[in-house]
Amino acid sequence: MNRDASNSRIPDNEPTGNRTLSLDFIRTIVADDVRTGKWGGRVQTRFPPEPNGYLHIGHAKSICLNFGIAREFGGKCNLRFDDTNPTAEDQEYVDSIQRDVRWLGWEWDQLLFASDYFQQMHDWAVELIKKGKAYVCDLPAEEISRYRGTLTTPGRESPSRNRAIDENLDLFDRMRRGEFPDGSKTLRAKIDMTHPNMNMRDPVMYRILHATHHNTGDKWCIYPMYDWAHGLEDSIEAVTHSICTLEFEDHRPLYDWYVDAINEGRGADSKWGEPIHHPQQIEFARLELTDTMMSKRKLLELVRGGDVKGWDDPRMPTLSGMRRRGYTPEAIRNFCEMIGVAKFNSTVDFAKLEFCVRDELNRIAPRVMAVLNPIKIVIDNYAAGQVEELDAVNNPEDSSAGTRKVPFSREIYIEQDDFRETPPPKFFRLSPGKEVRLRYAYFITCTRVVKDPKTGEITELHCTYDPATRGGDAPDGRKVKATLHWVSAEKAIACEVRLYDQLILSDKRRAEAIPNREREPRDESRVHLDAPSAPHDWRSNLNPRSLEIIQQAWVEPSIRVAPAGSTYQFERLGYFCVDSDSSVGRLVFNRTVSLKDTWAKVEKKDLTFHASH
RNA sequence: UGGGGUGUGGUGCAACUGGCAGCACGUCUGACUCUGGAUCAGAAGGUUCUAGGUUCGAGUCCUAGCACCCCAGCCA
Repeated sequence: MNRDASNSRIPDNEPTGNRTLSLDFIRTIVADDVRTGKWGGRVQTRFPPEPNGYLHIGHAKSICLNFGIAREFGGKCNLRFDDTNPTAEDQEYVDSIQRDVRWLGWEWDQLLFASDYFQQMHDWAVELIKKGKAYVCDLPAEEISRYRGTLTTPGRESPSRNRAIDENLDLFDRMRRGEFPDGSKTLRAKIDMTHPNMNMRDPVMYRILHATHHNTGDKWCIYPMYDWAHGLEDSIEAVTHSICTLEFEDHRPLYDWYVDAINEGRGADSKWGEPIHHPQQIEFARLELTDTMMSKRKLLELVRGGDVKGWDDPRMPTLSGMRRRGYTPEAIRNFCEMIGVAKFNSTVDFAKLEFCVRDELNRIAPRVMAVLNPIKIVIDNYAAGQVEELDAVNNPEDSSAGTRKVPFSREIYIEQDDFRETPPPKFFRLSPGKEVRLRYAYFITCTRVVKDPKTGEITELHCTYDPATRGGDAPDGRKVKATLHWVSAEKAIACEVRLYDQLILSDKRRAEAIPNREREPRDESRVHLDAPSAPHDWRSNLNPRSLEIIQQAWVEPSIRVAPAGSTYQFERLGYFCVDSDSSVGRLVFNRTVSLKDTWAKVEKKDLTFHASH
């Protein structure tokens, strides 16, 4: 376990090192506390996931916040599993969460489990009972709910509320020992059934759950509720800043109440002992992304329902999905820094995440040529059987990446999109009679189009090449408007390529996809994909075309043995990484993100222009 | 109708204790280019939720509204 002061393997100057000019509101609080010596200058944070699902990009924001703050202020950050509900949790998630936090680039100070504190929490609960601040309630769930009242009407006190302390002690002990069935009794805090804050209306502290826990096994059959447990966990760990999301804002009074209740009567000569540490809870707005659904419950539904292949399906917004998709930890960390931290409930444009991914991959990804939708070209004046090995630059952004050889031959493939028999305006790729450059190879001119006599479909193109342009430059100085990527038809290797689109489509995107569809009158710029809805409602927004598989694409032979996870730029197409489904003779690529495509934009604009005129 | 929050270009965030509203993404131009990528240069885009008030001066302070989000699990 890493006990260093350092909380990550991330170099100090990146990505948060230059955040000096304006701190977000949380870092401002932390900085003030450090400056005034509130906790003796100590900073202790924690990332507290419940192991009931895989981590997603929203968690990344919280992870980078908590670990980042610890690192920036010379503090420490723990990974603590908030594992208080055995019915939802699983060891698989405990493992995946650790993997994903590390992958993101962080290292925790301590690895902790809330379940390790169950005995301490139990003892404190007994203390509250003895102080008359907690009682065993006989009401069943529906009755508790009814007694709670509503948002606008006060609740009523439980008939069990004024039980004698000794009876409460006895009952709670028998709850613990397993004398009562699930749901038959609860331990509740005695606060105020008329409190305007619903959380303060005698909240449940413990429920009976005869369930096996992934960490404690069958040792316990009572489990603490979040509100009771969370502040105590923070207190035990001496957390200084307990950072959580906005929905816990009105739980804060309860968070404070519990710690204060334990501390009541504590002091130097008290039989209860010294006061316990009281951390400060601070809330920030969780991440929302356009066209992305980040509800753990719904993601679980997708996994269980077979809509995706698993938690690490490259379409999933999970960290494991993004990793498989080819997103890098640096890109995600950068993104998290870029979006900032505030209390406003906002939705970040997915394009921003893609920007960060491209930004990073552009720097590090080796370039390679691949043809996804091939059309064959026969170069009539190039000798059959001849093969030339041409020099290609591996990464124009990084001269140290060197060069490689790419084989050229009489028959090659180019992209279907790179040829138009009747080119539209501004199309300056290949068309009959036009000359273009084959990257790193030769200038070619299209001389003939061969079509299937029955279907009229283009089957191949015939071209001539100019031997003087070898390498890609004309000695006479003539220019071409376009440079096309290509692969040798005989030397290229076949591979599978998987193209992804958003799993869930907002109404806005749906409307774009179906132009004639009547637009919704409401503002569609912020569609809450995570909003509560009828069980099947959100599923109707599933994108049927979220995955497109190209069974036979072609890549240059230089990456025949590329290992799973390695990332390349397919020139002019995008960034692709080798999927774990790959086998020795069969490469499978995931498209991580496409390159920015100005032509596609122009073409689309022209199309919509003509369609509407 | 209770309580807790939040409102700044299309989007996400800034703006020290009042002093010319900035940055990034996106969009659009242009330059350059053996990736229609990258890079570079530039532009458009704001009634700082609204209305009053204080002030020489208000995104910032005061008052009153409006809108949106969260809360009635023995989930977290």
